[in-house]
Amino acid sequence: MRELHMTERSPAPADRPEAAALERSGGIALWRQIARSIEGGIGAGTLTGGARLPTEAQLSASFGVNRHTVRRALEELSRAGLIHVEQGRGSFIAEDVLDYAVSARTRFSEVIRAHNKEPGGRVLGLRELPADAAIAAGLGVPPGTLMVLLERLGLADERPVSLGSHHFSAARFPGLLAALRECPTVTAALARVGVADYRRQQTRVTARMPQGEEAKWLHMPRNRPLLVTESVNVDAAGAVVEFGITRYPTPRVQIVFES
Amino acid sequence: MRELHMTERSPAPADRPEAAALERSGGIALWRQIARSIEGGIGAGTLTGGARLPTEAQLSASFGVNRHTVRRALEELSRAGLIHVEQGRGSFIAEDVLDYAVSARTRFSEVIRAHNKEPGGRVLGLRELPADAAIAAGLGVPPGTLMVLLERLGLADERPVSLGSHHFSAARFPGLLAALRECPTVTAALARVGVADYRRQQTRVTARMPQGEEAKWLHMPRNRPLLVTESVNVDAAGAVVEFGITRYPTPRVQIVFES
DNA sequence: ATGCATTTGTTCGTATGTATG
DNA sequence: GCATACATACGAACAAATGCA
Repeated sequence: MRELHMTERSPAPADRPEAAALERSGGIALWRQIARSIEGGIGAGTLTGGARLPTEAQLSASFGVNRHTVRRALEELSRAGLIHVEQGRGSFIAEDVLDYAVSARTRFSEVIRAHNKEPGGRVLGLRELPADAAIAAGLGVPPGTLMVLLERLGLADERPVSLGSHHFSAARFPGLLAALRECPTVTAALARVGVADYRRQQTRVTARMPQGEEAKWLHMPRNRPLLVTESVNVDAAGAVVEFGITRYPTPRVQIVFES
Repeated sequence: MRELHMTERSPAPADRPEAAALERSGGIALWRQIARSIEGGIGAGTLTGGARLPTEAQLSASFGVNRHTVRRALEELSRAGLIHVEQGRGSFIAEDVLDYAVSARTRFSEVIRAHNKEPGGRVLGLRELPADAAIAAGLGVPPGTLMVLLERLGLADERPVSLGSHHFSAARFPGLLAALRECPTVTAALARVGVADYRRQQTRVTARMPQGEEAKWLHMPRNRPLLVTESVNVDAAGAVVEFGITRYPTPRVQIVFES
């Protein structure tokens, strides 16, 4: 439906070299270029959460376009959840853009607290099922092995920021299903079945378009990609504890690795 | 996959004696049988990486089922990563994915050689220009500072796997432009201007849809997302040497972090 | 630049078999 | 036996992306 709006071609007036270089005949709609430019500023950290954008008048002047064109770009960003617009006040960078810092000792709640937000979670599914080929390969068990699968929506200040599928070996951790049902966090449930500590061994990152209800759960448009991580967590002895697939909405969430 | 090849060139007559035998009352769903049949062909090596499957219409004709039924089978294979489907083009056997392992000492050519492939590169652009806000923030210099920008396509066995924009401070490295023009790799050029060693300090990962000619350079469809990394490289003393934005085609390339 | 053919993507509607209670 | 829900399968039409003349 967003595509319906984009059938607009500008008649290319006098050139305006000092503005943030828009291509007036590059085949890309001006409002898309503007949206991308602002989005880039948010991604690069130049514009941080809660910061106020220049007024529409200022933006239209600096880009050398009509205010309507800027408004269309802002509408797109607003729909994507990157900014919110308040009549009579201005436009503001959304607060829920967050850098998800990944390290060996990453815990969801700690990452969220590091951003001064309140971590939360919502269990979408908890059941036992046999491992398919991909999961079996990730965990290093034979295909068909009975697994415990926890599907969980990660929240920061009540806003969805991640959608994780956590796979554990049912045989290796008897009682885990019950523990997960009662404990608020994965870390707590694992502690109940004897895993005092674990660490992230490897993280694989890829991206794909959302499928099924992923976009709905993550409160994002279907035309933006998900960041997908596959991670292997091991205990102190190096034995595999969990294989997790987590999906993050872009560009609201970015993943940051320190080396 | 004898069946697929035969039906590929046959113009689908009224009766279809050559079609793969599907059991219509054997308790196994038709789409599962079709998926298994194609999967078998991939496993047997009859269909190799990058090869194009028959169109959905051809497949549905040769299997004697509705196009929806074939689509369901293809969807299953696509989800399993065995094939990828491109609107307007067709369905293709998936090529083996390249794990791009990122660490503090990541060098493009070393990553590619670790996969027993021949690294290569093609310079798409090399010029000086003032830093915009995003680049300035990444490098920690004032906006407008003169930068050297190198745009480079990374190749593995002549296949494009990355598209990098490398930003260096022109003032800090006099002669870098000439060095980059002559040296095949970034590492070699930096050595020529006195940077004996450098390491990756931080990597930020996000994803977005390709724009402009990115999809063309990376030889990927426009409806699949790019993985985008922003990395900061520093020298032994911790001073920033390079700010790089690199785009990778999904799902051909995945990024792997070891911790 | 434009239109056309090809191919996949999406959404209707319809019908049937199977498992459940 | 009957109602219900669900997965499966078929048919038609149109939308959107691609490639080519």
